[in-house]
Amino acid sequence: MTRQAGSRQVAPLIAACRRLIDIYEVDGWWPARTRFEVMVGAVLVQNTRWANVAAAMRALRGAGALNAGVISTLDPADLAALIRPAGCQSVKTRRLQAMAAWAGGVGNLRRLAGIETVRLRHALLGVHGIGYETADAILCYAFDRQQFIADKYARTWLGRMGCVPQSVLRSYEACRHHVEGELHCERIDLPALHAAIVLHGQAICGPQPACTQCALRDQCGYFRER
DNA sequence: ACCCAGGGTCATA
DNA sequence: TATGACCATGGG
Repeated sequence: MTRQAGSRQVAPLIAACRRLIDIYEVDGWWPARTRFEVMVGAVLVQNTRWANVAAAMRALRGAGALNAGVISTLDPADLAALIRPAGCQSVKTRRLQAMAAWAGGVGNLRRLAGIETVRLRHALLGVHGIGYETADAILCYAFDRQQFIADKYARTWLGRMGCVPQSVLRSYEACRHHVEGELHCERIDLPALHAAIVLHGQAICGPQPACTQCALRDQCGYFRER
């Protein structure tokens, strides 16, 4: 345990999260105009760089197709052509249309604003193409919920920080549950935390990390791995 | 010519 | 329940 000067102890995980958010100061990290746009981006970005997603989103916007009504009724071949830059066209076309059909069934997505997060998450997970990570991203950035996203970046980082047992890092849900338990009531902005973790992972401690500039290098544990 | 990215589904064992 | 193939584009 680290000690806070002269006062109470703060768990390493909590301190690390606060520090990371402070360093990156992310605001409006997920660019989108509507809830539905966030959902489209969340599907398109699966295993894909954001730059490619942005190109696909521009094509969709240009075609006036960034809404549930158009996407659900568009010819699959046409939709696939529009989202081509994001890769996996046929797969993502199916997922987008399933999602658009679901959103259309809801009517206005604003109606979901009052639903309990756990129930909304369950509903999202029932939609074809939405798994744990995509659901949590949608909860964070489309519905403004405080949800921890236990993606690969997060688990790699948590592992390096050494403040989470290795056993829970293996599965998405185990990790999410653990962190949720540690952070609840801590008033840490989880959407901002995810953005900071991703930026940190991409810019500084990626697969071929160059931690020399890493502001957390003394805590990050990257060098301890060697 | 490889390798990978802000994953999920489906088929096997 | 736990792995692995598969999707497919653009950038390094």
